[in-house]
Amino acid sequence: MTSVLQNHFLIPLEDFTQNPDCNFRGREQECVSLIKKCKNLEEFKQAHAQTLKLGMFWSSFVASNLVATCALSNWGSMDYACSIFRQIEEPSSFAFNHMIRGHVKDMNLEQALQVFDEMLECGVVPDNFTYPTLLKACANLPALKEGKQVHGHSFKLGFGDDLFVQNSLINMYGKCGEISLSCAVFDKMVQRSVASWSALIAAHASLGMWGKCLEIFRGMSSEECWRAEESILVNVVSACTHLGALDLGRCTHGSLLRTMSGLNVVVETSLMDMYVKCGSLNKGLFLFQRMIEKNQMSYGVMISGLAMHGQGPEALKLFDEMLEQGLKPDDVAYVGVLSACSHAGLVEEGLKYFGRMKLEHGVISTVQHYGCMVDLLGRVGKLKEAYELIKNISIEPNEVLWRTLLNACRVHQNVEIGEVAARELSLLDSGNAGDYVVLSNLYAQSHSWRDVAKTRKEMMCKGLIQTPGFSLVEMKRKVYRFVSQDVSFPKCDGIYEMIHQMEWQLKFEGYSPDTSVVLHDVDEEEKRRRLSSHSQKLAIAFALIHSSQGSPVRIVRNVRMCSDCHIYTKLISSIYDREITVRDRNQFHHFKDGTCSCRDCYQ
DNA sequence: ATAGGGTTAG
Repeated sequence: MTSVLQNHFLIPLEDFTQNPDCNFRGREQECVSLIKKCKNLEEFKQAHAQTLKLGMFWSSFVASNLVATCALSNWGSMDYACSIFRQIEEPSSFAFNHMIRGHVKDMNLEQALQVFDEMLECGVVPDNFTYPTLLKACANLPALKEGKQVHGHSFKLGFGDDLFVQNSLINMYGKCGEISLSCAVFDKMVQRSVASWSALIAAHASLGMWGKCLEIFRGMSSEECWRAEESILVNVVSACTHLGALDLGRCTHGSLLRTMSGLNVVVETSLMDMYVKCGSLNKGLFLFQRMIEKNQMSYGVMISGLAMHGQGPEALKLFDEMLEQGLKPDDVAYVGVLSACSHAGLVEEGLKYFGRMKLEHGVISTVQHYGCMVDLLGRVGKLKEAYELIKNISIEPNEVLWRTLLNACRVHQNVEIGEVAARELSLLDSGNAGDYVVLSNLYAQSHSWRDVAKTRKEMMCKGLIQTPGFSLVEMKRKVYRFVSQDVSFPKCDGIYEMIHQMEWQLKFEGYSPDTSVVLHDVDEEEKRRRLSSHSQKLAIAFALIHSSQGSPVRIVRNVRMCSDCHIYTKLISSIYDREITVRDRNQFHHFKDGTCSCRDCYQ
């Protein structure tokens, strides 16, 4: 028996073909709105059946919309969409575009590219909607070669000036690691949107080009279209964290508070991390305590933050609290816990946590965890135990582990194990000049001058140069970068005079430069000259000149400071009555009244 | 004739 509905709607197909005006478009529209109303796959199947019953399925407009809805809805299915798509005799670019989008949504990126190939084979001309999605597929693969081809293709078809295409290109090149091409596209744009800036900033952030991030953000702020967006500001906060730019970080915090009605966990955690890593532990703690929703990551950030600032026992207390809250610690939280133990010299606790890690929380030990353990044992002089640990490790030991052991051997003057570590390092052929420096210092301390000479010679023969160390200092919301021996910066006016004055005063405090840390084959005077232009000293001189009396000085470094800079900074903090905070690769040094919070375990 | 680009924490 035929239903009322069918009698009412069913129109013979020939009517449509013979008389396109018999309200055919209207019926197509009705079908499409029926399709778009579907809330789940069940309803969608009914709608699909309806179009078949009504004879409307053979309208490619209707079928394309079935494909579109099924491909893009979260309840949809690409298999289903595909089976409909295959029944369309001459699919339009609209249908192809949605097949591509559907595959990209499901992260079947290669299939997305295949559909594009098919589109070209069928002679369907891509339009301005095709390229953004296609470029997203290239970006997420990532596939630079294909991306470039798509770029060229879109250009040939006249979409070189399309805003959406260009924004997708910035993203694609960024994800493929070709940041200069991202910039090239961006620079050529006549008109830009927030998405253009967002893509460019995110691209630089993902590559760790933090200084550039801030530069671009500044450029954005002076544009008319500028709008503070949460995602952009979080990247800016992250840049501030890495650069140690506390003042700019504070400003960005202000922008967030002004723009957003409330801050979510992600934003709050990034802010917390910024304060902690820029040296303001208390502000970070304050934010943490007031957070309504804390998750695994917020705890992880705070635990490693406390560890970095030398507050081991507090870090462990927080870890216990995390467990009480029913949160599962992950590998990063454990790195924080273990480094807290090592900074505080809590050997027994460290071993206990290391054992619990896998047993209780199923966290697989990574090289970082082993690194903490080697450091923990090495710091208290348990060098043999540390060496055994590396030997019996289940994963391939990397250079960081051997380097940590070598350092510990230098501190505790164990030549025997130190030589083993150095040999392993040279086998790994990392080409790190610092390793030779540490080994030669170890020999120097035990007065094995022939070995010192041999080590230095080996280093020279390999043509190794020490990683250029730099120090960052923020002044009036700008970050200045100092490299050792560098005189080329514009703001260097007065720095050398200041250095001279500082050294004069240091002499009265009994300071004499420790030229043994300079391993270049130059005379004593040249060594002293080089020592006095270490980047940290330049940065301190700059900060003392450009900030008011008594205000704290904050410095961020890429590598550890040398022992001469450490003692120098201690004395400067007392002579000039300044608190000086230096962040290196793994910890903070709070210099105050001639002492340092690291208890001189800086190596 | 329908639609689209960027996007966040250690």
